[in-house]
Amino acid sequence: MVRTPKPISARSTIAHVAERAGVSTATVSRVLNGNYPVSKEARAKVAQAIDEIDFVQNAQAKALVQAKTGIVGVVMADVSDPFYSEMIGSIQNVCGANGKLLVICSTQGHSDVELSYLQVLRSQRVDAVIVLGGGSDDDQVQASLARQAAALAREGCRLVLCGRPAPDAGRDTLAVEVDNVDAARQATRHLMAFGHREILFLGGPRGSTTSRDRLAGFRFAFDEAGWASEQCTVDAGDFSRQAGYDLAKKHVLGGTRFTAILAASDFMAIGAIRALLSMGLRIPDDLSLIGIDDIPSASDMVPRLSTVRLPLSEMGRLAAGLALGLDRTAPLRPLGVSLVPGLTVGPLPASGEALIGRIAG
Amino acid sequence: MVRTPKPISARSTIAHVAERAGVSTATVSRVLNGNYPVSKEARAKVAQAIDEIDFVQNAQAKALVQAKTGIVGVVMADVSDPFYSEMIGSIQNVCGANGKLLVICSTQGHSDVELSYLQVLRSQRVDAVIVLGGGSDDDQVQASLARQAAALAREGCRLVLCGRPAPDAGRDTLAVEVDNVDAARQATRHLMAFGHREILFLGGPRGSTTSRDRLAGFRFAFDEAGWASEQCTVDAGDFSRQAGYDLAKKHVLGGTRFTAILAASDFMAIGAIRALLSMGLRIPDDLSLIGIDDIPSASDMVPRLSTVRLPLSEMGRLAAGLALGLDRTAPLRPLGVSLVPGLTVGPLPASGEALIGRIAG
DNA sequence: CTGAAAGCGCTAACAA
DNA sequence: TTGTTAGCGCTTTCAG
Repeated sequence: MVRTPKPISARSTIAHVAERAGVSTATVSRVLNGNYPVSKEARAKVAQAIDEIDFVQNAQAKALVQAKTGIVGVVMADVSDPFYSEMIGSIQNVCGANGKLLVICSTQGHSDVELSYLQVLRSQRVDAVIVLGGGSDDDQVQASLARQAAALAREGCRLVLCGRPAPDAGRDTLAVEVDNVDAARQATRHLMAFGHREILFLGGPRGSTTSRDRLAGFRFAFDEAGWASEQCTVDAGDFSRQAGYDLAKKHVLGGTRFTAILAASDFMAIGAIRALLSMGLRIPDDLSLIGIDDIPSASDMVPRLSTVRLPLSEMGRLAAGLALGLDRTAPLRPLGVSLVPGLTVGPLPASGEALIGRIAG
Repeated sequence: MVRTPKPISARSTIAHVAERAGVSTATVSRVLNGNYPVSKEARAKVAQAIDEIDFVQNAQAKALVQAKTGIVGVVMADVSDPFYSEMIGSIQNVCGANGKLLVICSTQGHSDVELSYLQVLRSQRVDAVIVLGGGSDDDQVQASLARQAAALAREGCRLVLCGRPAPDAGRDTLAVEVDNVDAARQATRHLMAFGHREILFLGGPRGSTTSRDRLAGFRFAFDEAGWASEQCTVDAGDFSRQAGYDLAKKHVLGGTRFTAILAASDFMAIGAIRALLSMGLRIPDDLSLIGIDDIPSASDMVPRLSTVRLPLSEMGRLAAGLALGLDRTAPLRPLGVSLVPGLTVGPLPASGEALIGRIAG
């Protein structure tokens, strides 16, 4: 076989360094990894050679022989959504401090993309995979996910779910869960405490575990109060600002009967606020509103957005700890959430009436 | 040499697939890459074998022989800062659409960390590196950066700077620049148009190119107006909410004389707003305020934050296009910015006086 | 303490 | 169309 002879030029390889330093490649490798005894002189010669040709190791070759890459994969819907970027921020902190690199993959909420990214990360032989945020409720997707999880585990890659329930089957998967049910329950109770009973629920995408749990919490609060939640309107968005804006507008103009809104995400709440203000409504005088998540923007709002705080950074930190094997066991119970009162929830309007007709009429 | 014999068990390799399908590894490789003719039967047998053992290629081994990884590295200060996450969002979109993976590295604004990440990415043999945001002004850092850039180029890796001026020397580096000078100039002029002349400038970290350019734009606007900017107070933060909060508080309480604030980032503007409101000041009645960046939160603020829009998504998209080689040449001139008026800038207070003493007194 | 050499899993000539 | 085989750059026995 006549392959082109290796260019004597500026190739950056251990062999090149070895030649230059007058030692073997094994010695160079040992200097580089510092886990074997090497004489001072050899060390010095190698160091000099490395510096002269500005050598850096080929991580691929190293990973190939060591069967680990020092890379952690993160799969989530959208990096530019603070719900995720807050978690990613703390994950990056942990990973950076431990010399791990982070590969991020955005699915835009598509579970098929999520699945295919899992496969890509598998092929990259990442040391661990963290999946952020809610997942699909669909049985078939769950099954595919379980299959990927099993493959990952078989190949020695840790899988950590964060903000999504752990699958029933198997201990292949660690999970950092958060109490989405309680989050919505607390938000609802807060509205109820101010006398609200006709609440418009703006949910997340149908089929997502987070949406499901938050809606369940909403209904649960009604059950607890002994009231029927059926008379409340429930609609679905996609957790985005735009969805909040559109849905709020639609329901106000459509004459839906409600005195308060529970938005399943702060983003939707913020979008809704904008819609309501643009229609001349005052918050919380005319209408109360509460979100869930407590993203940083929530506290930038004036008046401060009432919401329920999810420990996003902590979730990320815990997930990263599990992924890196710093922590061995996942939290036994979902992480707790806490009400952040804010100023967007108030008593019923003086008239004591729902909004219906006020605008649309 | 007596190495442990390869475990016949569930190893996921091409050789394993080949054996199972009764073909050679070369054939499997050809099926996988689809760039060489393979008979229908062979293809089918291989496909089945792959499916049976749930095989995925080892990207490391592939990268080793092909000398490219399909990975793009991104270096920036902080993922959870929307200034960056907006850009990353659009970079991820381009990369995802082109089958590239994204490795993200957070420097927290430390240029030494930036340098070392560059080295790490070099060792990962990433296909391209994108550096987001302003860089250090320091000559020594610049020199090290140039050296890394040269090494990267030598190794066939594209380096793209985004939001930072291209280094004078060499065409090793592509850059997507944005007109930071004009951004601050426009913001300043907007304040001036409302009669403000005593402006508190809250800058970014000293030694960053972005800080430098924005301050230059501020001074330039004064020069244009034929006024002396020296009488204005200039302070430095780190672009964060907290810095904005702290600085605003400090200067109000310290009795600094000003009728308006120009914050070098929306984050600082938002932090400043919070501080001002907490001290009972009204915006823009008592004090005007403008930011720079137009991050999404700016339009969530009520009243809407006056700011200058940087085309963050477009910057990311362009940078990604260059990094992937979709575009060949960088924009000739810095990308333009545009004033977004908002409602946080108003005329001078009725008294026509600067704030001094109103609070502190 | 050091060097020689056997692979890690894959691709790409080359030969068949 | 297919198989054989030589590496890609590195680590790691094993034998000095």
